[in-house]
Formats: sequence, C-alpha cells, structure tokens
Amino acid sequence: MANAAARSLQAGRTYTVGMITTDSIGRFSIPLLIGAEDALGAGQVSVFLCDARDDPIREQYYLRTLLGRQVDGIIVTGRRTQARPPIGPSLPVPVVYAFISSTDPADCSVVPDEADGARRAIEHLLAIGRRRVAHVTGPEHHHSATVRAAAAMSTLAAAGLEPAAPVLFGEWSEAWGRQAAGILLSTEAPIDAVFCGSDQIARGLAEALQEAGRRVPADVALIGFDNWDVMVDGCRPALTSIDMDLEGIGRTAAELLLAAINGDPAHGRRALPGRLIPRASTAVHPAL
Amino acid sequence: MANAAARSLQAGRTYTVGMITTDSIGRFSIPLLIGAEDALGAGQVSVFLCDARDDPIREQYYLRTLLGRQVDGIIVTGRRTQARPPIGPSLPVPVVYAFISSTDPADCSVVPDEADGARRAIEHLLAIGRRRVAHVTGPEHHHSATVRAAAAMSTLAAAGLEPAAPVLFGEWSEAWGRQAAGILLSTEAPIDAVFCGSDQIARGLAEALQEAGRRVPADVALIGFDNWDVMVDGCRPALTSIDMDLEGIGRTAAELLLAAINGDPAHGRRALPGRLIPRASTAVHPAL
DNA sequence: ATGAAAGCGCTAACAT
DNA sequence: ATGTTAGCGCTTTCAT
Repeated sequence: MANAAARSLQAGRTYTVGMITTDSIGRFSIPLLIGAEDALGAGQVSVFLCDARDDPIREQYYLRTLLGRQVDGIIVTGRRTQARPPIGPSLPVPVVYAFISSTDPADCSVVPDEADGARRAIEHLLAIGRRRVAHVTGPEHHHSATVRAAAAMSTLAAAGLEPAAPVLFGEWSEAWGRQAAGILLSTEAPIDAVFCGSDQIARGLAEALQEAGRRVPADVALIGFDNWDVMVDGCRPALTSIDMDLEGIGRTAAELLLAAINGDPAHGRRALPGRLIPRASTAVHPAL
Repeated sequence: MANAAARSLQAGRTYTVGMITTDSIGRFSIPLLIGAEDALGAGQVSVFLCDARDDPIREQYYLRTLLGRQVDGIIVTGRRTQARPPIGPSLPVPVVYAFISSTDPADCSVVPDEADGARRAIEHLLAIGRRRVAHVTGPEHHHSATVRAAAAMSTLAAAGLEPAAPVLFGEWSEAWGRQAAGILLSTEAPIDAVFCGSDQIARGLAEALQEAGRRVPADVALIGFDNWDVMVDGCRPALTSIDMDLEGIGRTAAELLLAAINGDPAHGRRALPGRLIPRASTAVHPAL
C-alpha cells in the first residue's frame, strides 16, 4: 500500500477502525478481537486497540483519540453482557457494540443469546434423563447470572419440573463451586444434575462432589458455561459446556460495522445463539 | 486532536505503532499488550494490533500493511520465548521484540529471564528446607522448558544437590502433571518438592499427589511457573509461582521503541527478572 | 490515451 | 506579533 496518510487525507476515510474494550482486555475480549480482526483484516481495515480499563475517563480519552484519528468506525466491547449507556452522543462515525449492548435501542449491538444457551443446557440434561436439576451461578447482581438463571428455570418449568434446589447465586469462581457442592449435598432430596453459570463454578463443583463420593456423571451430570478450554479440559471428567461463539460475535460486529461504514447501518440488538459442546460430564454411558 | 491524516502527511510520522503477534493473541500476549499500550498511550501513540496466527504469509502481509500505514515503529511478540529470525531485513522503522527475541543480535529484544526465574524457584525450595527436589516441565523441544530445566539443575548443583529424579519432559497441561505425579510416586526415594515448568503442570501434580495421600506442602512442596491467576488460585493449596512480569516486558519494549523512534535505538537482548509469589503450596507452617 | 494541476488539512517557514 | 503561503503524497478532474 502506498502512503496511507495521503490517501486518507484526500479520501476522507482511513480504512481504520477503533476497538475500545471498556473493561480490560481479558479472556472474553480475545476471541471477540480475533473475530473482529478476522473480518476487518480481510477488508484491508486495520484495528486500533484501546483498553479503557473500566475507567470512564480513559474511555472518553480513547474515544476522542479515535475520532481525531478519523477512524471509519468503532467497535465497543466489554467483559459483561449488561447493557451500557452509549459511548457518546451522536458520533460522526458508526459504532457497533459487541458482547455488551447499548441501552439505546437505535444503536447496533451484537450479543450472545445467553438465555438460549441456558435453555440448551437444561434441555440437554433433560434429554439424558435427568429430572432433579439444580443451578449454581455467579452474583445475583450480575446480568449474565440472572438471565441464565431465569432461562434455566423457565425451561425446567416448561418441562413441568421444579428446580431441585433454589438457584444458588455466588461468585464466578471454583471456590464458590466447591462451596455450593457442600450446600447441595446437604439438601434432603438427591440431585442428579447441576447446570453451572460458568466453567469455573462447574469445575469446583465437580471436584467437591467427587471428594464427597458422588460420581460424575453417573450420579450427578454437570454442565458449565463459556467453554473455556483450560477449564473444560482440566476438569475431570471433561466438562460439557455452552460456547457463546465469541469469535462469531466479534466477526458479526465487524461485518455490521463495515456495512454501516458503507452506508448501510443496522440497528438494534442481535443475539447470536451458542452451541452446547458435549463432553464426559454429561455422557450417558461414561464407560464408553 | 485535529485531523491526524494531515498531520501525519506533513510531519512524516503518525504517532502510531504496530504490534504483531506472530502466534495468536493469547494468555501471554494480553499482559504484553496491556503493558505496551500503557506506555504508548501515555505518549499519545496508538497501537495497531495484528494477529499473524503463526502464519508467515499473514505476518508479511501485516508487516507491509503497517509499513504502508507509515507506523513509527513495530513491536513483535509471540507466545514462545524462543528466538526467531528478524521479521524483515532492514526495515525503515525501528522494531522491538517482546517476549520472543530476534536471532539477530543487533535487534532489540526484551524477554523474561526464565533462567533467573527457575533459580528463584529452586532457591525458595531450598530455603524452606527441601533437599529432594524434582522438576517436571513441558516438551523437551520447547525453549522455555529446556532453559528452565537447565537453570533449575545448575542451581541444585550449585547447592551441592542432585535432582531427586531426572527432569520429566512432557506437555504444558494438567493431564501431564497428573501423569508425572504417578511417575514420581513410583520412584524409590521420597521427593519433598517439585518445581514445575508451568502452573498447569503443577496443578495437575498437586491433585494427583493428594489423591495418592501425599500432603502439599507438608510432604511435597510445589512451585509453578507463570503465575496464571486461575491456576494458582484454583489449585489447592494455592500455588506458589514465578511471575515473569509480562506487563513490565510489554512496557519496557514500548519504552525502548519510543526511544528508538526518537533517535536513540537500543540493541541486543535484555532479560527482565521475574518475581516469586509465595503461596500455600510452599508455606513452611501450612497450619498458620 | 497520456499528462498536468488542484486540493484534501495541517504545520512551519516566511513575509509583513 | 500576526498573517500568508508552500508543500507533505495522493487521487481525481480536466486539458491536451
């Protein structure tokens, strides 16, 4: 490519987009980034990466930097799925929110369909014959936790079932999973499956259940959420999990941004379905 | 900031650097990225992120893209510490290698001092009174594995000790850690400490040792490498580990790049020391 | 068909 | 001290 500055100057566009992660760059941002980069790189568009570290000041600083650099568009991501206020009012370039969504319905957001993911998890447990299903998840004030819990409960209800225990809200950690196992083991009625709000919780639960003599999946089947490789593979038995297709979300967001840049803006929230990745923790015939 | 394209055009510099990760963006690249972004952002320099996915074609494509965009400099990173050939011959802008290093000694590289990290690990084990120390690590063809193993062995030798078992080379996984535990347990002489080449290996080892009835750290003290939060915290007991200060490496690389851009280039490899982060897996009085 | 020139927005050097 | 202008490298338009 010849001198890009001169081209940009006269063309009025830079073939550049900004990507602002409002929380820090982390486990969730990486696949988003890779997906976005994939779609953009193919279109010869380069990505400015900005890490706002959950700091509104940094966020606005980067926003101004990006606009000053005349980016053609901006992707906003974060590590929580909760809707957030628009990053700025009436910006001169298109903005697409990925993973997080904007509270303004006119904005374009691409998010994982967490409710659908939870539904798939429960239906999988029902399909392998489990009827006494519990749900252990993250903090009650966390959007992902409440959305997944509500969908899990309503899927159970649709099958005519009560949850085997009230939803256990806690933290997104293995420690909480272990602690929750203790709580579930002390309940009267036996439980034959647990859907966990994260792979970490599921792994902690798996360890503690087995230390207490329960077999996984024979006695208790287990499903996690996120399909985080080190967790699902490190867990024994390997953990069935819901994959939110973050890379697909990143790619879709980038494609919608490119479309918007080319004059065809999209609006509203689109929720992408996830996939259930079956592994040993819900195998029907664990011996095989 | 006013129109950046016009400024760049006439100034001949863009206040932009490129960051090429030759392997994919992953767990190691993120802290590097954050550190680099930190140092650069403070200097009003924006970062183009390029993920070459271990593909030489993509690497060259991105290199040309970055040069076409007249970046002021380039940071090259990867997920292996092994030295690699320079990304291009006689480039018109300064290049700094971060985490990986260049085989050309005239190039500027910032890498973790892995040998120093291994030495700290062994010395810590010796300091808490262990004398029968084994080392379990990744693949023998992996640079990090051999460097750490050699440093561990020579530190033991310097203390007049033989390793309690030959170095066990395997994979960077929990599964290998569990397997290695079996091997170590079947050796004649008892082992009172294991230095592991990664936190994942250490975690697998911790699990398997304890399932076999050994107490950690009372019977066997354990040290990992990487200080990866989910592993060191998820491990029971919490894992002592070596932190390579990746963020510091990223920051240093960025600072050296800025200096080079300002006409003061550095050359050669500089190795940054890591830190030992003590946790329960090497506690002298576990009860406390 | 090929070539010359204007202008994108800014800065720095110059003239007033 | 303030104002004017040339030119960075490219594309697009217009004249040859």
